[in-house]
Amino acid sequence: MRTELKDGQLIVYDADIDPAVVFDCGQAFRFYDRDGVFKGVAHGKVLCVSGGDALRIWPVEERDADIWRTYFDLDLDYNTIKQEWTDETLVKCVAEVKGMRLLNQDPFETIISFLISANNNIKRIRKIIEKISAAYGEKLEFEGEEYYAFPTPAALAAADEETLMSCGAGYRAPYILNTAKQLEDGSFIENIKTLNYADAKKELLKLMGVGPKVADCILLFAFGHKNAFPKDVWIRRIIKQEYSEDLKKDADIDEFAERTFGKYAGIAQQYLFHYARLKNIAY
DNA sequence: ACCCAGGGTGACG
DNA sequence: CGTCACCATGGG
Repeated sequence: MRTELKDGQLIVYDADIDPAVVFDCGQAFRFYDRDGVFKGVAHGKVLCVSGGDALRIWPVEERDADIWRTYFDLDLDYNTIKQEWTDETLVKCVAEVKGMRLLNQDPFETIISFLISANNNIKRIRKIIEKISAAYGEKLEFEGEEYYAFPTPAALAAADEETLMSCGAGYRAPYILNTAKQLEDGSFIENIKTLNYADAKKELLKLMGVGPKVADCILLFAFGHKNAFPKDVWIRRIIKQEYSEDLKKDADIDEFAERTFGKYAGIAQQYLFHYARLKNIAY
């Protein structure tokens, strides 16, 4: 993918990446549409992203360019992956959902964010994460406006349950605290990076508030396991409607997903998920 | 007033 | 191994 860094702006030509899709598909929660430019905080920095013919990302310093290339998964050839998919339903979703791309996000932020996502909806997840960031994250200023970085593990580990409750975390507040404390020294996350999919999932399941679905989201969005296939209510609906009534058990769906979508089933999952939400598929 | 949302936990068979 | 009540919260 041809990229250029010019005047503090990282330009990705022929990117086929639509920020409106990328930031509204429930993988990242901290970017908002400001008159067509998506602004938010990632890796502790305020970032602006615009689509169109080319993807434009700013402000980008030269020494951070690789961080953002990785963040937007630019080293993976989505065109080839899409061309290899033959499943009729998936091809339909790909045609309708243009510009999808999976971000490679910070592990700690992703773990806490998807801990909050349990039995919750995307709009409210965003609100809760925003409040927690404002309460415990570093304040950043950009073009006269205030932004807040996602809290560091140490900052969240030192949080108190009442404040997290007042942020709207609800019954997840103790999970957030407990998990933040376990991740504080960084060794847990560093170890996960060395493990294969199955072992990494097994480890993540030890965290309080992390079950099979949340673990798969974390593995897919923060650890690059593109085969991870999170099974939420929307995915179960579209699978039931488009494929089979009998695919209910996680293991059965996983086997079906690998057989039907291949080793990038997680990317396929994101197309299916976004399509299902777009069409508001019901049971 | 009920139902739902990128579900998980703990108890009980 | 599977089932199930329960869990905070806000929007439809």
